[in-house]
Amino acid sequence: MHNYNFIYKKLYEHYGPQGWWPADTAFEMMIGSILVQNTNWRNAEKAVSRVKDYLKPEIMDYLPENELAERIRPSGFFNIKAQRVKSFLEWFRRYDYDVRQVMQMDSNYLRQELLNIKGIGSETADVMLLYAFDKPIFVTDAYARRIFYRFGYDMPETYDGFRSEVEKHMSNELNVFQEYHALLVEHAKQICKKRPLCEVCPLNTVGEQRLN
DNA sequence: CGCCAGGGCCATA
DNA sequence: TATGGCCATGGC
Repeated sequence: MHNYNFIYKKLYEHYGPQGWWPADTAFEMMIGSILVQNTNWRNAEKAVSRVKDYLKPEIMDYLPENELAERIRPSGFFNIKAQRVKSFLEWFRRYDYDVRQVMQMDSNYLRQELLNIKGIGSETADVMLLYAFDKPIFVTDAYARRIFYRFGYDMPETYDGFRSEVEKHMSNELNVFQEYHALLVEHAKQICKKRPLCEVCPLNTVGEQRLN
């Protein structure tokens, strides 16, 4: 009763490779992950494009918070997000803004480091780990929960419990986890519009047991 | 016009 | 631990 691999394959066959995260550098990816919080990607992307001249940590660190906020306005919550970007930079500075240095850290330790930054919660931390620091982990966001729940999975209550449960049954491949999260997000957009059951849903053959 | 999107913090009970 | 309010833009 844990064919997470099977669901992955069905989604992949149907939607194809998603190519997440769309960013030129790891730093850009991490900025994007903060700007996209509770916001659609179009708005976040627009905000990222408005700080294109500042997409190096040592440069953005010198940009005053109020100017940063003004630039990222399209992403919404711009004052709070400017603040969050600043606290992230403050942390990143302690590692010389060096992605490769940070990547050497143990996955769990690094995750805790990120969670200690004000404005970075479990989901933002996980996508950073997955797409910027190349850590093969499963992102257990609301979408993943919703989709698995629909298929009757008996899921652990806690965020970490669910995460390790899925990871236990998956091969530890970075690319697979990167695609899986993207595919679940893509699929979530589709199924919500097609209640109660979508006839072209690639997961229909899995056997949906619960709704909601 | 209202709704919500690739969240997270904080106050309250 | 678990809700509820708050932050705010742009597309539909």
